[in-house]
Parts: sequence; C-alpha cells; structure tokens
Amino acid sequence: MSTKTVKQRLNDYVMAGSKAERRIATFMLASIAELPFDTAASISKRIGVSEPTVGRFCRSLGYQNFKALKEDLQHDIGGGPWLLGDRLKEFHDRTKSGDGEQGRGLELEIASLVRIYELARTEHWARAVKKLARYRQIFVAGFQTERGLAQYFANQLQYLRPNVHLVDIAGGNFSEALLNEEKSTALVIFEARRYSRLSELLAKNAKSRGIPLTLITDAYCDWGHDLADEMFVVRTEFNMFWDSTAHMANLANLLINSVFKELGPHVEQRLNAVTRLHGDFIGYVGESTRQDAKS
Amino acid sequence: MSTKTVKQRLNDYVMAGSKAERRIATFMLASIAELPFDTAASISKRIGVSEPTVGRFCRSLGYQNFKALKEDLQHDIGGGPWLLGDRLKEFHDRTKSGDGEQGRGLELEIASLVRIYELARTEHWARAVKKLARYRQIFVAGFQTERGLAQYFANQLQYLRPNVHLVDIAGGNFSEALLNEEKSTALVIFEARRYSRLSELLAKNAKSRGIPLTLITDAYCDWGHDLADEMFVVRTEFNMFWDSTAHMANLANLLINSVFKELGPHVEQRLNAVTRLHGDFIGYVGESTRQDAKS
DNA sequence: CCAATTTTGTCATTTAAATTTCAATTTGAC
DNA sequence: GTCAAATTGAAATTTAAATGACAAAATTGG
Repeated sequence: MSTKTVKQRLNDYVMAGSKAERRIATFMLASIAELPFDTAASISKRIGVSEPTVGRFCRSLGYQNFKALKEDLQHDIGGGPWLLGDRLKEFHDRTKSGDGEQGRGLELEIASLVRIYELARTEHWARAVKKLARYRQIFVAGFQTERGLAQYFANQLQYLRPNVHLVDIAGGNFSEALLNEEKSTALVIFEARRYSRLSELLAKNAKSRGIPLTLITDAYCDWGHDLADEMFVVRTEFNMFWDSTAHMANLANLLINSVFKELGPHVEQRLNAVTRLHGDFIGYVGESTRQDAKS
Repeated sequence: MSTKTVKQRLNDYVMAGSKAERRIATFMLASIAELPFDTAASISKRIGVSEPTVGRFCRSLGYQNFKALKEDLQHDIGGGPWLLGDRLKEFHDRTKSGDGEQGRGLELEIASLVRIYELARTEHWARAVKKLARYRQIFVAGFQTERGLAQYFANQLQYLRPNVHLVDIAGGNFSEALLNEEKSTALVIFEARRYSRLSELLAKNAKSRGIPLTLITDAYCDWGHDLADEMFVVRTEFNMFWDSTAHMANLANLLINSVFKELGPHVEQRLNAVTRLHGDFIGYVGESTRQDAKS
C-alpha cells in the first residue's frame, strides 16, 4: 500500500470520483473525527447509498474494507486528539497558556447552549410552543441584524404550518400584524442590544391590542418583561468584538423542533407538500423541475 | 444511566474490581484514545481474557455492551469541571440521564461547536477571512431556509465594511453579482440539503467568471468541492426531526469576528457610523431620534 | 483445608457487518 | 437518440462480533 494518508486519498475522490464516490468522500472528510465510531452500514444509511457501494469505495481507495480504512486512520492522524473530550481540552489548554481567546469563546458558547436546552424544559417554553402550534396567525419580527434571524425562524415555521408572516417595516407601519382581525394572533420578536425603537413600539402596540408576545432577546433587555408573555434570554458574550446573537438561531431551531413534536406526525404531509412546491418552482440539485419532467 | 464519564467509571474498577476487571480497566484507560478502533474481541485477545468477560465488564460499568461504551466515549466531553459552572454541569448530567433525547441533541451540538472552532484554525479559514476583508465586492447568497442565514451574515458584514450585498433572486437573474465589472468580487453561499438548484447554478456561473466562492454547507453536499475555493462543512444532525442549519449562524459569527480582527481596530469608526445612521433613521430604545433631538 | 460464592472461559447461538453475485440503472461516446 | 461501459443497489451469502448457558476455576470466609 502506498504512503498516502486517508485524507489525501479522500481528497482525490472528492473531485474525480463518480457521484456516489464524491458523496462518500465528502461525507468522510467532513466527519473524519467520527469515522471510528461508524460502520460501512451506518454511513451508507446516512448518505443514501447502498452498503456495498461504501465497501467498494474503500477498495478503490486501496483498503480491503471500511475497517481497514479505520485502521489506517488510526496510525495516520496520529498526533491530533480524537475524542471530543480531548479536543475540548486542547482548546482549553491553549487558552490557559495565553494562546487563544478562542478557547474561551468556545467554552462560553457551550455554556450558552446548555442554558438554551435548559430553557427548553421550562413552563414558558411549553406555553410558547403551544401558541406557535395552535394560534391562527403568527407574526415574526426582527430588525437590524436580527432581521435575518427572524426570517430564518419564519421560513422554517412556514414549513410546519400556514399563516406565518415575517413582519415588514417597508410599508412604514405594522398594520398587517397589528390590525389583523383574527383573534388568535401571536407575535414573536428577535431582539438584542442595541434595541431598535421599532421592536419596543411593536411590542407595546401588540400588548395594547392583546396580542401575546414571545420575545427572544439578550440579558440586557429591560423593557421586555412588561411586554412579553414569554421571554427567552440567550447569551451573547462569547469573547468576540461585539455581542453575538447567533445563539438565537440555535434557540429558534430547538423551538421549531418542539413545535414539530407538538403538532404531531401529520405535519409531515405539509412538510412534503412545501418541499414539492419548491421543487415545482425552483428545483433541487440533481433533478429536473417537475415542469421539465412532464414534457 | 448515571452521570459519570467513561474514564471515571474505569477508574473505579482499576482499584476495586476483580482480577480480570482490573486488567480490562487498566488497559482501557491506557489506550482510551484507541478504543474506538477496537472491538470487544480484539481487546480480549490482546489482554488475554475471554470475549464474554469484556462484554460483562461493560455491563457492570453500566453499558449494554462495548459498542455502547464507545458511543458514550464519542460524545463524552471529558468531565472537565472547567467547562461548565456547577449548576450547568448538573443540568447537563440531568438531561443526559433523564430525557435522553434532548441530552443527546445537546451533546451533538457541542461536538459541532468544537468542530467549528477547529475549522477557524485552518488555512482555508484564514484565506476566506482575507477575502472577506479585502475584496471590493462581497455577495452573499442563500435560498429556502438558508436565506435568513445569508441575510444575517450580510447584515453583520455590512457593519464592518462597504459593498456587501445579499444576492436576490427576485429579479429572476443574478446579474448584479455575476455581471459586476469589478475584478475583486467574492461570493459566499449558505446551502444545505436539499440543495436548491439556484445555489448550484450560481456557483457554476461564478466559477466560470472567475469569482471565488466560499461555501458554507453540510456534510452531504457533493457538488461543492469542484466549485468552491473554501468549503466549510457544519454538522446538521442534532437529533431533531429534520436537519438543523442553525450552526451556520455560529460559524458565520465566528467568521465575522475573524474578519473584524483582520481589518484591525480602525473599523470601529465605520461600526459607530453605521450605528449612528440607524439611530438617525430608526432610533434606539431609550433615545429620541436625532431628528427629534434637534427640535 | 473445605464449601459457598464469585468469577471466568468454552462452546453454541444470535445478531450485526461485510461481501458476492447479478440485474437494473446511469453515464458517456458517437 | 442508441448502444456499450461503468456504476449502483437488492438479495443472498459469508464473515465477524456480541451474547447466553453452563461448567471449570478461582476466591473468600470459616
């Protein structure tokens, strides 16, 4: 057997191989640290190729089978730490030795994640989930940099249920959300320092109209308590040059997942329908549009 | 299952176990990093005990079998007390033992974060950062649910530098990005399964025009390697009903932070200027708009 | 030392992983 | 479009790993 490392061999196939081979190579490269825990079968299932194909792929890389590849991986990577715990420790040690503000940031992010999962078990969380699942109309708002997060959340919720709207300031007012005649309307706002006046105005107005508010914000928001029915506070300080609101996306997705569970398995129908619609109008990689297919 | 780490469990048996148990525990502790590549059979042969004994030993540690032990090892964050505060650690233990579903998701998310921070140390990362800091024009794209992430990233980058644009399909083509006469143009795409045809088309077209591409995607993207100059793969499987792309936001913010460091402290001027502009036109909580202030 | 108990290994069985064969599908050249 | 070559997946087979039943060996307390 030649002297190439597993990584190098995989890299050769990422570009040059057949479709399935590229798929496998890409996946293996991306999750090289988890490969020792995998089997040819588990990999094949995850990436949607058959088990023999994975076996054959390992052969064409020059190994007898997937196990042999793992063997080689063991000697091959040698230096670097394998286990999650060791990898973490490496960051931590560097931090202590002064080399990395990065390691500190990682630790803060992990703590923040733990906290988000803690929030997901609260009474407030359950209440917010029920609202997001059952209320007729859901409006989602976010301004400045939180706009993207609001859109991200809204787009995902739209896969699960109808009548989800991203609140838009373009028209100069929030009439769509606030003057909705529907009684069963709920509002979600993503907001962080420095707080846009728009958010507070919107929240106040919603309150005055009896529209319940779920607020995702940071630890410095002092106006939310009075106005929000549920207020989820995520950490934003991760040793970066400014506060990062990225963990609102983590929270948002966990929330979406809870809504899915609340709605039950029948939502898969809608999910597939929405996916199909996207296929009709835009199309996915590796398929013709349905329009094409018909002709 | 209790809250101990694999290492702690093994340590208990090094002292207290029977002869064979001590042998096994000692061996496992000594070669804990190689365990993922082992099987119960291979271990039993190497240390001269029978295979069922190894299996029984794993049982008495609290695992169903050796495979389960490896599983745990994979997600074990190593019990560093430095990592989390006591309260959070306690919660982590609780989720891990009780509501297994969520605890497992949390572990997967932590592993993903570690991976992202590892990516941030690569050569590719440094290259992407340089591009994002120096190229004249930056275009950011994302479709379907990744649209929000693209917007989030673009909005933040706009705070740091001019000429950052969110690619919009509304006009039916990408002329803005692709027919830009500026030589120094770079493209960033956020994309995940199922891959929109738009992303691939855009990437291909960009490649043909010599526009470099930074691609943030998942482990299943088999078309990116040919087209992207840098490809950052984030984990998307967190034990949720569908793949979550939330960690692209975490990666995006870390990337933004790196760009900030690359640009140096003088960007703060721009940062403050943008913030002031927002104050002028929209206003922040707790202040009048500047317009108001004048009157 | 002996008997009760625990621990361990042998062998057969079950379960999971890898491999082979072969047919179906896809790809690429013309 | 058509055909040959290459690629891939389904089903059956082989091989390896894990487990269970039970007997042999070791340990413990007297």
